[in-house]
Amino acid sequence: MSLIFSRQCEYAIQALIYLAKQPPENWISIKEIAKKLKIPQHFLGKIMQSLSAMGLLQSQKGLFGGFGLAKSAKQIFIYDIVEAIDGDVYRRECVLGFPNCSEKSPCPVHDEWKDLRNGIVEMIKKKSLYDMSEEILKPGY
Amino acid sequence: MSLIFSRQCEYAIQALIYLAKQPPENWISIKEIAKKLKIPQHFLGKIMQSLSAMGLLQSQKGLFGGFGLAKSAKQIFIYDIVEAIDGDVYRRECVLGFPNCSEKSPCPVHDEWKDLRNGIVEMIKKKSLYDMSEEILKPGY
DNA sequence: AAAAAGTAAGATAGAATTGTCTGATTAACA
DNA sequence: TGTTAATCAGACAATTCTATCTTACTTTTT
Repeated sequence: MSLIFSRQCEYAIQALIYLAKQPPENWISIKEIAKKLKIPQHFLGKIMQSLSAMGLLQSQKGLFGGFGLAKSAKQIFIYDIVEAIDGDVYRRECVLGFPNCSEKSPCPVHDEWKDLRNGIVEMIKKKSLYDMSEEILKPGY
Repeated sequence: MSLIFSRQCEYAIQALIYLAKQPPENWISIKEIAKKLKIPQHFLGKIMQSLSAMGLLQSQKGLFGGFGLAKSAKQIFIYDIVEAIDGDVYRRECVLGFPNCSEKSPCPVHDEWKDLRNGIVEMIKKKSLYDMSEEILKPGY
């Protein structure tokens, strides 16, 4: 069971943080990212394609090609990545899975969960790639 | 992707809430619960077996048999159910999936996530089946 | 003793997620 | 122009999660 983000989503976030730490003019290959972050290479390839399609990445084919951020790292937030990969997760249904849970007939943890979820959403909407790349001081990521 | 709890876990919580609302001396059959809550019957059967094995439920075979809570509804908390079904989810690894994330080399959202996770854990450790069965006023669950 | 209604348990199927492999295409460079 | 190294794209395999089916066993009632 994924904790909050899917495996794909975790990989996407990790890869974009990696890109955010590189000089922006460089094309970075999937191979390099996969090796450094220990992510299955071809799986990452698919994820990067999705991120390109969603407008978060640019790509360059051919020799010395690779990927780069399509926007400034300050303009890309965790939320954008999650949305691109996992879709619209946080507007979704009841935590307890009750099919008819709503404001009018709330489930037993409706309000508590709303607060917690809002906290999560707020965090991932505020945290940018730039913030995160700055916070990683130690190499190895 | 599961939002927070696995499908199994959602079903387990729902079923236990249902039991908590019944007179405690009654045996309730899987069939009844599955029908009322619209849960796949045999899948629920397996889940109930797990919950029995973990000591949250009692069962009675044979005609007019069924399941009942093994403890008072006030003594069973969401956390217990999640632990029984999904295992030790909340002591688990990094939200971003970084394999070497720790207090010493935290990931970029380590502290923020710790607070959010603690909020979730606190909530599910505090919320009992009794609380939840009380809060469901409307029938249909 | 037999029938009925239930749990217990295992085998199996389906679906989603994750991961692997291969070939086509593209671009830079010698 | 050919080689090399990269993305792109599709097929496929493995794993995990979810769901179904079937059989065995247990208990109560008749």
